[in-house]
Amino acid sequence: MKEREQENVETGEGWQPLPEEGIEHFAEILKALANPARLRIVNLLTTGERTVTELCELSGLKQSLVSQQLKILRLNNIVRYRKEVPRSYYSLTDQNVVKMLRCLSRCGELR
Amino acid sequence: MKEREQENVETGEGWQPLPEEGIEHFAEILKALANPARLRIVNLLTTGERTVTELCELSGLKQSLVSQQLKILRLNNIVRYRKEVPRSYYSLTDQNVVKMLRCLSRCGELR
DNA sequence: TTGACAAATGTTAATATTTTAATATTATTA
DNA sequence: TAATAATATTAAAATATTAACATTTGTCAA
Repeated sequence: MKEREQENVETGEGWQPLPEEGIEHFAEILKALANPARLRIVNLLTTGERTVTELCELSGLKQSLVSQQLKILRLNNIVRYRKEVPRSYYSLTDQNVVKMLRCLSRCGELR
Repeated sequence: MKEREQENVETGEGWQPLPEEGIEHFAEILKALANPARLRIVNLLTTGERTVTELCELSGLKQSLVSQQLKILRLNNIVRYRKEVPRSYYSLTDQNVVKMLRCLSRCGELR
């Protein structure tokens, strides 16, 4: 690994608490992820772009529910999509979400 | 930084989606964090142990609300506490939560 | 024009969360 | 014993979320 240009998530270095003005916003993002249906969808998208139909099949969730939840994820800028008629292809907006899930999956494993 | 014993959050390497059996559990943890009051509290605890009174003062939240939210955080193993009469000292259970917040704070900043 | 596919939207009842206010607990001290 | 300090609990009203269902939109092909 080459020299870091920025602080590393892995080390504890350089941590500063979230700014107070950001708290409400960050809580919103967490809320968008904090639902089993939406987390399933996001989890599926960590491996790449998917259509709504694929997300339905892979998650076992009803189509209307998937669309509904994708809308919430879109409004929170967690996913984006491109329309290629007749399908919509959804993907993650940025990879920091994947990193978050990685930390999440480790949460409590040391206990 | 010495050789990694484990996958690094910072790189995209070695990612595997969360296991389906874990989704509900992980969503619960996210839900515990996905509230402005609780996120404020957790954010304060990232810099070290605090008493309930300190958390009230620093966050500006009512005492009963802080106690209530600490209970939820405790039930989700996000915080723990030690009682040293007459105070309760709360701290984070594990540092992966800090890493999560770090990723969260970067979320969307590249957009 | 009709049907079919892919996706999005609107509505709703059930359920859950949030926050406040009041009160309880527990140990210490006057 | 009474008062106080620190924290916890309970109850309740207001609000928000969830997931299901039905419907709709848009596009293409027969």
